[in-house]
Amino acid sequence: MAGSVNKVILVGNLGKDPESRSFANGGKVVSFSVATSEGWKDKNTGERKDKTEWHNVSIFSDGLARVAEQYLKKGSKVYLEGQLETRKWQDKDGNDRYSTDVVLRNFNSSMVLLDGREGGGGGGGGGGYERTNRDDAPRGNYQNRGAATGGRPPAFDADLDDDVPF
Amino acid sequence: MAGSVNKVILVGNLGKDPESRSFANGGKVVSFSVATSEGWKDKNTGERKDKTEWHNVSIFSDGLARVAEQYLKKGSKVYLEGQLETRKWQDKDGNDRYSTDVVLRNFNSSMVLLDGREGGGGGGGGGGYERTNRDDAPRGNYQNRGAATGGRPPAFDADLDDDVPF
Amino acid sequence: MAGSVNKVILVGNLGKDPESRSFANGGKVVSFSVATSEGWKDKNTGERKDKTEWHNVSIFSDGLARVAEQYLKKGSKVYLEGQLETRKWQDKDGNDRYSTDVVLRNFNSSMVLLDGREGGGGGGGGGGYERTNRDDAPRGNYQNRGAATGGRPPAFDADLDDDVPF
Amino acid sequence: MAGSVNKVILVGNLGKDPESRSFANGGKVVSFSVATSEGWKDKNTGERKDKTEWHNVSIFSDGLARVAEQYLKKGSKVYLEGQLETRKWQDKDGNDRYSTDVVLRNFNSSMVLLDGREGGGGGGGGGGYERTNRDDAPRGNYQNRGAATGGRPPAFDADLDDDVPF
DNA sequence: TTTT
DNA sequence: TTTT
Repeated sequence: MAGSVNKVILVGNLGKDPESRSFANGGKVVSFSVATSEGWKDKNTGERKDKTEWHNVSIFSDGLARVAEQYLKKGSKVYLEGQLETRKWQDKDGNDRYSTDVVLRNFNSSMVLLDGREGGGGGGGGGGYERTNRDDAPRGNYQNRGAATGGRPPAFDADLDDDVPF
Repeated sequence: MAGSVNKVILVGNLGKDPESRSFANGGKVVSFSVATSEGWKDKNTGERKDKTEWHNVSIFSDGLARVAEQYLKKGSKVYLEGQLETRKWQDKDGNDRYSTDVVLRNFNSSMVLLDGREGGGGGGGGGGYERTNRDDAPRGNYQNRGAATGGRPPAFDADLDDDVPF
Repeated sequence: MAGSVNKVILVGNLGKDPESRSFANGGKVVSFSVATSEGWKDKNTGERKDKTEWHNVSIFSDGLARVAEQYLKKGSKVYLEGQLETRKWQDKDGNDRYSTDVVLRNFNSSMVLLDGREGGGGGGGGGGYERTNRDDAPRGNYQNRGAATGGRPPAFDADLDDDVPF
Repeated sequence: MAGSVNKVILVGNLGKDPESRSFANGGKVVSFSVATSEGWKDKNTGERKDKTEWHNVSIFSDGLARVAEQYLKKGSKVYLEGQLETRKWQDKDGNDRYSTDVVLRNFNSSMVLLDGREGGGGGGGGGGYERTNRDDAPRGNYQNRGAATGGRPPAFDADLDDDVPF
């Protein structure tokens, strides 16, 4: 279908160290689980509740896979951008089964490590991160040259409109 | 876990009309499947391939549920913003089974109809759309008043930097 | 225009402490700048480059404003979800000027603090975070009990939990 | 700054046909304005209001630029994913001025045409769309064959498909 | 299985 | 099961 979008954005923590599997053709997949959680107040009882969601993440991009192996471990906090993919498989009884993963491939996927330097723990240098294809990204210099001085935008004006909070 | 994000963004088409289920307590869920698809060229053979992904969508927000019932039908193209939720259940043999849905709840979910007026087909008025909580959104008038005239930003300057496409 | 989306997602660090301005009608805006940065390799010279982008953030949601005042400060790392808004104003010479902000309003905006406990530094308690309207978000218990019928997941069960729409 | 995200997602309509500018070094930029709009009810007066936001979009990716030139025109509805970039420049009086654009570069940018066939109007073929780097995206065949062992999904199978990394 |  |  021309004209579709399939995007997942997660910020969460790894439940375990990543696992890597290599394939005969030289490729690899790195996979791990990421927890996200949300809290809310029961609107009837006022009781505080929360619920944790676990996401299966699979990385097929070589670059991102390397970063994941090197920098991610149990407890790491990470920003992930990938897509939803549901695999169909058969269990031992021959029944159709489905498993849904958040998949990072070469295109339009990113991973950003969110652990502080100290949070990173182990030996490595701090803050590893990568974005696919970063290396060939042509970039512009948006900073024009010339004379200087001049106005900053005025602060929000409180008295112009009645239906706004200011 | 304080500090997590669980977000899914889809643009795709409904495979069938939405189905509604009401509950004893007055609530309701509207559910349907959405197809997204992507094409690519096999890097070895050059052959064109494509793959369609089906997403189970469940709407628990009353406002969005109403809009879905009224405006969405088989074939509709829609933008959806929700979150991933995986339900655990047991099959007839007592085995754990999992099903992952894209869920729209009251918070931080949106739905935007993308069918053209004519694409809408059926009886209803065209272009319904809704965003949760729209009604109480305080808005500012960002348009300040005063004198006029003056410069627009210059076009991108082609000669400033060598590693850019301009 | 029915049918549009205007969404910005940032993960970055505050350049300074947030500033608050209150308004006659009781509302307030909290504003600050957030830096994002990216690095790349010049495709011609192989030289490493990087560029920092500064974003003006303005929070009009009372709940998020309170959290920002309480937990964010210079250097804080934060996830932000808001929308683009461009204000037009006139400078001292009466020329039209434009300023573009990332704005968080009541709807479809979020803020998630990404500082580790230690990264939080100063006096405050750790990890405050908030998502608009969290308090009244009806939630479902996706964990069904007992046996089910078939190869497909059971429908949402209406009677398991009192605070949910099913 | 290792560890940042700068992402804009828009769904809106072009206000005019795209404009292209070529550069001495062979590159090009395609630019146009996109309108998004939202409506809300004034919480005090109950009056319906709406506000249109205009976004300056600049495409530096060759592939996406070609698609924009070929398929986008005044009125086209489009999904865009890019990043915020603010240029600084000087006006005729030498004052610093800033202009913020939604920029699509090679990495992590997408564009999806959302016009129906009929909505497309003019002469062109229907529904062109593109995603950067699509051509070299290795893809897996998630459809496993034959029986599996247990209650868990089988691991990715390395030998099913020749063009995939597993 | 994570995190607060 | 949709769409191109």
